[in-house]
Amino acid sequence: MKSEPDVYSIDHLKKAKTDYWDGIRNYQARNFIRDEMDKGDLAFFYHSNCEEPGIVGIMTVHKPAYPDFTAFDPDEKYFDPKSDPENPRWLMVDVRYVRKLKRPLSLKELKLYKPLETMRLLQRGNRLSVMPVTEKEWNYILELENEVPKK
DNA sequence: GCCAACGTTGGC
DNA sequence: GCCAACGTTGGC
Repeated sequence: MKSEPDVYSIDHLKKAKTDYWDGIRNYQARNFIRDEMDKGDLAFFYHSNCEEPGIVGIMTVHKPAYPDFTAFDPDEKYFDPKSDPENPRWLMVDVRYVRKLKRPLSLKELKLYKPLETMRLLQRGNRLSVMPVTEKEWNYILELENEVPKK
């Protein structure tokens, strides 16, 4: 799950412990959280659109998909008048902080590993803010944490 | 700040 | 339903 650290970083979540993940305004991303996420599932926290984009931490789904109430509030950045409270268009999940990675795994580094080249995150033109990670990819990434950064 | 790659909008 | 114009994302 991607977030711009200037807006909401892993440290924000660490402090909050549990928080709602709002602002998903893309149907494909919404469908992922609606159809693929259950309570207890693990997710990577990814810093996007920043100096060093990459995976920085781990969190868990604390509450499965429910209506993104920020879509109903005209004062909110992600207000969407087309999302009817009676039939909400956008959803959010609650996430809980688990831990930071022992070292951040930059996008640049992730691209160097063959077993990760099929990762959705690394596909060209990918702009989704939420996307699935396979078990293989997940485990591989967790091992990278303990290794000396590949240059 | 640039721009490629998308997604969305709206006229037809 | 097509598609041009426009807006957004996000790496660089």
